[in-house]
Amino acid sequence: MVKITDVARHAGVSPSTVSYALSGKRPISEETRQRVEASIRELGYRPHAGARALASSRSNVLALVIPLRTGIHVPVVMQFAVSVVTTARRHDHDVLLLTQEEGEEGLRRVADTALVDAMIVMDVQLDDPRLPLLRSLDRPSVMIGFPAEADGLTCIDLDFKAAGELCVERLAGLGHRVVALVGSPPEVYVRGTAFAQRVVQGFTAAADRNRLASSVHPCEAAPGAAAAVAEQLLREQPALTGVVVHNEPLLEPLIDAFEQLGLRVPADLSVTAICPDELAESVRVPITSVALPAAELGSRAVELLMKKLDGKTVPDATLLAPRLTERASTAPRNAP
Amino acid sequence: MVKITDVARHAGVSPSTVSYALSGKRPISEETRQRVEASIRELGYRPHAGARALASSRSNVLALVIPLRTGIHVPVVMQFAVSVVTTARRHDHDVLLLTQEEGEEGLRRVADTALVDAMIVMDVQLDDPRLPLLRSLDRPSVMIGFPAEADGLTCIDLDFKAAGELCVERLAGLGHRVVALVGSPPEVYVRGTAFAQRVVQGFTAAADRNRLASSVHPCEAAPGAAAAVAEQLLREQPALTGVVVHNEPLLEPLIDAFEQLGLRVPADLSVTAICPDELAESVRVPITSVALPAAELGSRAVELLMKKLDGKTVPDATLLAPRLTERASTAPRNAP
DNA sequence: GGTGGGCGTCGAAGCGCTTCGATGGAGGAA
DNA sequence: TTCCTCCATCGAAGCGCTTCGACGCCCACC
Repeated sequence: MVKITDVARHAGVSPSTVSYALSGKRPISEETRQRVEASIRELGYRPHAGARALASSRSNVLALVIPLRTGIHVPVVMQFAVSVVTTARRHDHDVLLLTQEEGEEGLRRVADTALVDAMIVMDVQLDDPRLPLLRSLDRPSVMIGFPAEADGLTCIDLDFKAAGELCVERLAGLGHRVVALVGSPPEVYVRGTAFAQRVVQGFTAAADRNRLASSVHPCEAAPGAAAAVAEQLLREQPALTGVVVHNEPLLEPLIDAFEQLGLRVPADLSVTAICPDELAESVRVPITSVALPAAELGSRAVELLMKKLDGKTVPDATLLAPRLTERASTAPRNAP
Repeated sequence: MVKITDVARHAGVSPSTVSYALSGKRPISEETRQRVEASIRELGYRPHAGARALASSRSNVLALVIPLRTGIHVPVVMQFAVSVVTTARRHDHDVLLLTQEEGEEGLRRVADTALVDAMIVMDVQLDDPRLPLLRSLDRPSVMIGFPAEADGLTCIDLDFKAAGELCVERLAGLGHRVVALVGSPPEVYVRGTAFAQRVVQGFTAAADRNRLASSVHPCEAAPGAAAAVAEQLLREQPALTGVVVHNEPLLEPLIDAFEQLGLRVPADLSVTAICPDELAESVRVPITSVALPAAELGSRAVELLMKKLDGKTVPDATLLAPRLTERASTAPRNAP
């Protein structure tokens, strides 16, 4: 193994000079740096990660905790993870993969052993048990999602309230006057992933603002429930022409159910959804939708961590603006 | 930060004794170990990963390179990754995530900086450019998949030949006499992921052994191709009653196409496939299939690496036996 | 011409751990 | 009793790097 002393000897300087040439933490003359760099290339020198971590108390590794719970869309998690790795590399960091399964103990372990400098935690719940831990650790972290009480923590997520609003605004813009939200299963609102509630808030706010008649329906995620929901919606709001769906598994069956009831999408009924793009595109009638911007979320999370590691302060909360992709499921009211 | 000298002082022993009590590399009296362990708990001691890595030249971290190419089924990759992490943790190791994108440079970097002790490489191609690199690095690795020339490397994968055979044997056992294989796109066979060819070999061998009439059809993965393929199959083999599909995107459309042509599955035509379980289950007629055992592959790969790190020798090639899951798409020939 | 101040470089200490050789004491064999 | 062995423990060296204080040199300024 070639070490820093070898490089130093080869370049005719001291080891500390090599170190400074590499890190730039002290001025080194242009000429010397050239010589050092040449020696490094020639000898194929690579600093030993462990030695570096020990001496500098920086490992240049981030931890990423990925969720395993069912109901989480796997491709989105993957997209996020890849984006985190890619962005971390741009900042000369690597990524250690932890599973939710290992839980708090895993986080504590990698933090306390100084294996990682900072961590990213996905799938945060309102009353997430990891909150006190993250607060107590001496390393910075970023959470994907918002807990109920985020004091002293840094969070980032899609702005689900704005997403709900955006869906409604789009429908309103197309002339629809009576709209409904088909939401997530009731237990989701209870159990506490905040985003579901935020969608409802946004939906309601935008509907009121536009003076639309509106209703909200939490729904089981079982495809079998679709027919009943569709029927109920039409019974309660016979003039319904716009629907927002925030319930992935129900999306496709719901479209089918509406058509069974004689409503054509989008001619008679416009549908928007908050769901991954792939799902929106794979439905028979491609759905106008707002997607979770997983890649952007990942890279923004890393950027936040890097700033924190640099000792800069960052906003406690970051909300990403939703973007709506127009597809075939929306049309002006009373279109042919 | 509490360090080993703190523990030593607290327990009234020397630092080396603490180290030995922890690693078990030298005998320590029961009484002393108890005392050391108590001190560790009381002080909340955690050995510094960097220091440990530096002194022992073992980082206890594995690298996992995940593929990004399209056409790779994301949930399977995820399953694999989770299994690797879980198994690595059981062996007191962590997992560093690398993307294919970083390529050879990434592997070389983490190996040369001693950031990882060993690595797992997924999605290996016949002429994978990483082969010479893996051979030249001083750290052990395991590859998922078989390249053309695997000398000196350790590989593991599903036994695709046996998988092809198993599908045919099942059909033969049900009395089918005329079978066809709908394979992957032609370029896959050319470009060189060995497994596609292995399936063909297994299919053909088993068909011959059972004296079945058989044919092989590489197919585009576009759903639109299904109708043409189905028609062609029936034209060329009018007595066809058994089909093996090794082409994920084509599976569902193909079933539809056969039914369009008046063949009921499984009454008139039995279908088996090599594909992820979720896909097999999501088709209208659930498909009897052989799945890629991602979780087992992951944990076996880690076990192999651990053995290599212990200096033990392991087999160059490990083939996992396929398992066929019976579903609704197969029936005895001439069943009602 | 003397002096103060950078700039560029060096030397040494030390990060926290593992490991090797040494050591002391207990126990068994002669 | 004496000597040898073996077990449990200790002390010190060193893993490869970063970092801090020190130092010499050159230039500018008076």
